[in-house]
Amino acid sequence: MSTKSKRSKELTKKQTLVMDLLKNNKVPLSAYDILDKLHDFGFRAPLQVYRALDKLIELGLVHRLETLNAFVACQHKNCESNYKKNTMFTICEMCGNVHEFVNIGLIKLVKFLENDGKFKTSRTVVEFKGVCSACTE
Amino acid sequence: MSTKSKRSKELTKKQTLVMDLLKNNKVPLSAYDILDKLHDFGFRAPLQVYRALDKLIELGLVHRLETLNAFVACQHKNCESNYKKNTMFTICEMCGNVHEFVNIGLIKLVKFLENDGKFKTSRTVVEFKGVCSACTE
DNA sequence: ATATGCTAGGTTATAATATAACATTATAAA
DNA sequence: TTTATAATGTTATATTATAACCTAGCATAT
Repeated sequence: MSTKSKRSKELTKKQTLVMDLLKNNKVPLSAYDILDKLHDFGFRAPLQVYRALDKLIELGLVHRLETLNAFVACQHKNCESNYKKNTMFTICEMCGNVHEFVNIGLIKLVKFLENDGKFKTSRTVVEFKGVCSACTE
Repeated sequence: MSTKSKRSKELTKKQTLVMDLLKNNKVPLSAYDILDKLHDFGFRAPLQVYRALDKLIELGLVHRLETLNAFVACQHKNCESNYKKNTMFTICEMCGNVHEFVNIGLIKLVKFLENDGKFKTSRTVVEFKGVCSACTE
């Protein structure tokens, strides 16, 4: 594999900056949080952030949390495989922590709906809002 | 029951206007869609819409679709009972139609997480994006 | 080499969604 | 009637996201 074709599969500088920032944050960041934090690294406009995020999401490296309008690094390996689009999240409303997991029941439900001719799912959004065990104690 | 105490359980004029509009629309409406359509009925600012929506959502009569930033009338009776906060939606990305349903697996998963001490869920958000049967044919 | 197409990046402006803050009015209950 | 609560009105502003247009870098077919 040539240097050039290899490079095409690597993240760009901007994408890497966003990815690293998200990996180092336990709690989700909004696009504008990211813009602020990376201002000194060349991010000057929202679009620069959104473009990097779009790519990272497409690659399954980052997930968007719809109830927060915010973004987190993927927390497990599965997201690069089949279940990339069927992960679930618990979101603690006290500490902000997010936990990502996969549940076979969700996959089965998606398959059932499709086999039954009811609905062909391309993406699932599953977010549980509440309080995590650490904050309950 | 007096007229007054009865009234306290009824919707106000503004709430009724929003509720009726949503009931007459198969597809979800954004807050600003609602503002436009109800302008001639006294809605002049976004807050007037959001306040009516907040109340209707609290009553379980309307649901917010997080992936669309839009709102739909509840499609079944269950939402006034226990499962009010555990409904699921399929959202057709071709025709915009939304179908609301309840799935026992979701309820069980929420209970499992809570009994296991992992997470105490107060609200679930479950949205399946894809293509409905009518649009597949 | 150069022409072509594709992906990424830069910049400005603006669209779309949602809430803050504060004043006023209506209603329910004591 | 007074008091508390819920609803309403209004202006301004915060937050989130995309449009439109332009430039640069790189891959590869000719």
